[in-house]
Amino acid sequence: MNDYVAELRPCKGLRALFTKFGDHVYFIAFYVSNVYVQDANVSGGDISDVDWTSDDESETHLEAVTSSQPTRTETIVGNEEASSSNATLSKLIGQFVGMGFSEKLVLKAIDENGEEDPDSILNWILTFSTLEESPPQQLSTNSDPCSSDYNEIFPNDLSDMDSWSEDEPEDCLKDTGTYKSEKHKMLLSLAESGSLSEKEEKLLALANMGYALEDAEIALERSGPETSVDDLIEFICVAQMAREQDCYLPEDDLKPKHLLNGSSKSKKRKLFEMKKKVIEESIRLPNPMIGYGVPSMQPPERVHRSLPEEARGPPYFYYENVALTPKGVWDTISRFLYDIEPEFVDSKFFSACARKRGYIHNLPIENRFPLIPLPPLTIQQAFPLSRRWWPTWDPRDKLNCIQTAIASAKLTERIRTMLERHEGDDDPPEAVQRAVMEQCRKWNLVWVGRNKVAPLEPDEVEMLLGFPKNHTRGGGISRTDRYKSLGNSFQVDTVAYHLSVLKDMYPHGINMLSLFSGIGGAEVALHRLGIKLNNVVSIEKSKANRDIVRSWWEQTNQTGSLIDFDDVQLFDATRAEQIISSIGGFDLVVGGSPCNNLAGSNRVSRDGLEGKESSLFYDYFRILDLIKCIMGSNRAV
DNA sequence: CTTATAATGAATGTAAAG
DNA sequence: CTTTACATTCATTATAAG
Repeated sequence: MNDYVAELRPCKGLRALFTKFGDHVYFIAFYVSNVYVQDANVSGGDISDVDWTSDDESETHLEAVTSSQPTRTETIVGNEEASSSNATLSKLIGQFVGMGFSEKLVLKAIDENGEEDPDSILNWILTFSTLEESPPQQLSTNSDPCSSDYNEIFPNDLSDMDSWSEDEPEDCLKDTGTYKSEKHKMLLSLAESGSLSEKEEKLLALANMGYALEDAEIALERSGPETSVDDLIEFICVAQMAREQDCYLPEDDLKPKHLLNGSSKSKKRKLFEMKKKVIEESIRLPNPMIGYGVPSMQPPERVHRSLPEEARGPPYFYYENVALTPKGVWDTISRFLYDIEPEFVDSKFFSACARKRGYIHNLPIENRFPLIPLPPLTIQQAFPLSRRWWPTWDPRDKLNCIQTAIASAKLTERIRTMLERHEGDDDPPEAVQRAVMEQCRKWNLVWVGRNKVAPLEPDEVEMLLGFPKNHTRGGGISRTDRYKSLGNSFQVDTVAYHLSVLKDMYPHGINMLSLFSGIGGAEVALHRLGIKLNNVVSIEKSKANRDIVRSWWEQTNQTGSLIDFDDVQLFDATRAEQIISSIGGFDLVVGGSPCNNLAGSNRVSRDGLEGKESSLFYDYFRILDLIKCIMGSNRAV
C-alpha cells in the first residue's frame, strides 16, 4: 500500500498541496483568498468508488495542512486507510441508523447488497426509501461528477446550516447524498414538531418536490430569503442547466436578484440570458481554431494579451494537450496554470493533417515566424503520387488527426472489394461512396492504387508531423510502437511557430526542461528554429522514446548536454535544486501531459483530468511551480 | 516473450433544418 | 429558438501469430 505524500510549496502567495492515496488522487490548492478543494478518483471513473460514507475517523483520507508561514517543503504522511474488511456488521448498521434510517431498512439493504460496499447499500436505501416514503427521487448532484466542482464554487454556502467542522477539509469530501438525506430527515422531523422557520419550510418544500437540498440552499442563499418557491425552482433549474453546460460557474452572483422576481413573461428570456452567460464565461473553442494567429491566415482581432504577474517569465513555459476534452478540463488546467487563457490551434493550418490542440504558455505572441521550408498543406501536395488514384468523389484535401492506431488490412480489403463490384459504372452508388468516405475519414486512409486505400506509413506520419524522416526508425522499436509514439507527439511546425519568439530573446541558446518529452517534438522544433540547446533535461517514461531523442541528439551534433529522467513523479525539489544549481536555471519548461484519459478515441478509460495518466498534469504544474520557486528565490537572494 | 491485428462507442461540438 | 443530423477524436485490449 502506498503512503501518500503531500508536498507543500510556498510560492508568491500560492500554496499547493498534492496527495496521492492508492488509486485516488486528491489535490488541494490553497490560494491567497480562496480554498479550492478538488477530489478525484483515478481508476473507476465513478465517484461512488470512493468510500464517501466514512463518518468515522478511521477512514480519514486527508490530513489538513495549513501554513501561514512560507516554510520549506513539508512532507506529510497520512494514516493507512482502514480496510473495509475491518468494518463489522454492527458498525455498519449503526452507521446507517445514525443517518436516520430505520434499522429494518438498513438490514434489508445489507441483505440485498452484501456488507462489502457501503456505497451501494446507501444507494439502495436512498432509492428504496424514496419509493416507500413520500419524497420523490432526488434530482441532480448525487451522481453528478461535477458535484465536487460545484461545492468548490460555493464553499461557504452550507456552513451555516450544518455541523461540519470548518477546519477539517476531509469533510468536504463527504457524500452529498448522505448529507442530503440527513438534512432532509432533520427537516422532516422538525416539521412534525412544528418548529420550522419560513426559510426551512421552503427548503423542505423543495426537497419534497425532489430537488437536492444543497441546490435549494444555494438558491435561497443567492436569490434572497423573500424569493418564492416557484422562483427558487427556476433558479435551481438554471443552475442545473449551467452545470450540464459546464462544470464551471462564475464566482460572482449568478443572477441579479431583481430578475428572479420578474414576471413569468421574462422567465424565458431570463433562462436564455443565464445560459448565454454561462457559455460565455466557460472556455470555448475558437472557430476557426487559429489561436492568436497562424501564418497562412489574417491574424484575428485580438493580438495582444496581458499576463498576471505570477505567470510571467522567465522561466517561460509551454503546456499542450488535446483541445477536445471532456467538459471542464480546460477550465481546470487554465485555473492551475495561472488563469492563462488556452490558445487553441488546429495544426491543419501548418500541415496536411488536422490536430486540434490547446496550448497554455506565457510566451510573447508578437513577431512569430514559421519554420522554413513550409510543409505541404494539402493531401495532394503531401502525397503527389496518390493523385492518380484519387476518386473525384473523395473531396478531402486535409487528413484528420493522426492517432496511435491504424486501420486493419481487413478494412482496406473490404473497401476494395466493395468498389470492384461497381467497376463498370462511372462512379459507385452514393451509398457506397458514403460508406467508403466514412471509413476513409475515420482511419485517415489515402488512395494508393485502383480502388485501393491504405493507412499512412510511419515515415509519412513523421513528415506530416514535422519530424525528419526515419526519426522514429531503428533502435529496436516496433512498427506498432512507432505509430503509437508518433500519434502521441507534437506537430512540430505548430509548436515551433509558438516558440519562434524565443530566438531573438536567447541568441546564445537556452536551457530547457522537457516533461513528457515523447519523441522530442519540442527539441526538434527548437533545433529547426535555429535556437541553440545548451542544456536539455528530458523526462520521459518510455525507454524507446528516450532512445529516439538520444539518437536524434547525437545525429544532429548538439553541442549541449542532454540529461534524461524516467519518472516525473520522482522529480522532486532536491533533484530540481541540484540540476538548477548545476546548469544555472531553466529558460523554458515544455510539456504535453498524457491525454489518453481525455482523448475522444478512448472508449475504455476516458476518465477526464483525474484519470490514471492524465492526472500527471498536476505533476507538470507541480514541477513548473517548483522551478519558478527555486529560481525566484535564487534571484531574490 | 514480442508484435501485429481487429474489434470495441461515447462525448462533444457544429451546422443545418424545423 | 429548439431540435436534429452529422463529423471528429494524441486509445485500449483480447487474441492470434511469430
